[in-house]
Amino acid sequence: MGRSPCCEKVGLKKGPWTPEEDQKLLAYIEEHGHGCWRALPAKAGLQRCGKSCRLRWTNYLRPDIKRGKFSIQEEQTIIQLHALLGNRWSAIATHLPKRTDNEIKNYWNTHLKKRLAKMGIDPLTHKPKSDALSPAAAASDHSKTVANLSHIAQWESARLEAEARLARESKLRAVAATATATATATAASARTMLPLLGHYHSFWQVKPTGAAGPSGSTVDLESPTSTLSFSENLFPPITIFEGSNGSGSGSILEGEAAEWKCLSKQPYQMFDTGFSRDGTWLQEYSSSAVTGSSSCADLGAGGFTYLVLDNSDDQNSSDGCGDSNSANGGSSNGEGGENKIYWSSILNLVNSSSPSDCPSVF
DNA sequence: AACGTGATCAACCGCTCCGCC
DNA sequence: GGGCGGAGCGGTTGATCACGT
Repeated sequence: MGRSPCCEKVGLKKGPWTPEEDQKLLAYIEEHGHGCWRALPAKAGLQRCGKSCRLRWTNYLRPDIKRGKFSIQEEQTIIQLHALLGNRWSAIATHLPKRTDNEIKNYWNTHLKKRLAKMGIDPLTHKPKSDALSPAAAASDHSKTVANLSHIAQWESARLEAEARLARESKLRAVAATATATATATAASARTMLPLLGHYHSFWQVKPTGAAGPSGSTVDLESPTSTLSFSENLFPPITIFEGSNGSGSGSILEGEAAEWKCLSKQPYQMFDTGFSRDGTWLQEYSSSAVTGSSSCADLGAGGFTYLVLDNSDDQNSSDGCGDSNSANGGSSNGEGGENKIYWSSILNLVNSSSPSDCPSVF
């Protein structure tokens, strides 16, 4: 026996809303509030079911809805929160002001999920797909898996802890937004984000899809315990990877077909994320990372993992994002318009002061 | 111009949760 | 405690558009 439909009444209109219907709904809610959704359509003179009205209001007509393209910061937040919360769109939406869960869900399904998949990251687990590794890397997959398994409980603890924080602390949104949107995150905010970001910490220590590193490369998944022991080790050593296309220049940080170098020799400046789409900021990052000349004073006390997702959506362009990067000569200098930077990981270090912090990836 | 294909997103469907009686 | 109804959530659909052939 099937469930009875939400609208028993036949003859109720379905499908796209007309401007007239929108106007009726808007006018009624502005004057009376929505009250009981089920009773609203009749009162508002709409041939719709209450559910449809509620959906139309929450997803479209509400005055505090921001429409249009998602910003880089919003993308970052979605990805990071998705790593934490999974497909709990409404929970994610609470941390993205003026965005609806439906919009976030759609954006994830149509943009971000594909982007992650293209990078060799499982959108469900936010971990690299094992089948995307090179044979040599795949050979070490077992040990990595074992290593991963040994830490799953810890990761889950971190995840649950962070989730509890999310539930308890509405202010996290501001913290997360600050942490991801600016380069001036405080140590406290970084600490708040660590359980989540540690998840990506795990990822960034794994050779990415199509990486051109030496065969036999192994990945030393260091214990994430440090991310949990905040009191003793507030900012655990984190490994920085710089991705390039192998040309030694250009410094494309991109998930696919990139050669990755460990750069975690010393603290690096956390760069402002207000970068232009021509990739200028990344050049700056690269330069500083290689020379180690960045101003560590800018670090403050903070150190946290930072993921930057390029906002470019020119996937069809000849030099667009994704797998075309490996063949574009490494030019990320923005010449020719859209950049080619797709993903990067900027890991801001405090405690890591020795090259030995680098795992034996290469 | 016609057609096919893929992307996008508003809207729907069915389920769960929760409060009330 | 159990039934009921409303609200909310997440998965999915389908209309529309853009683009390529």
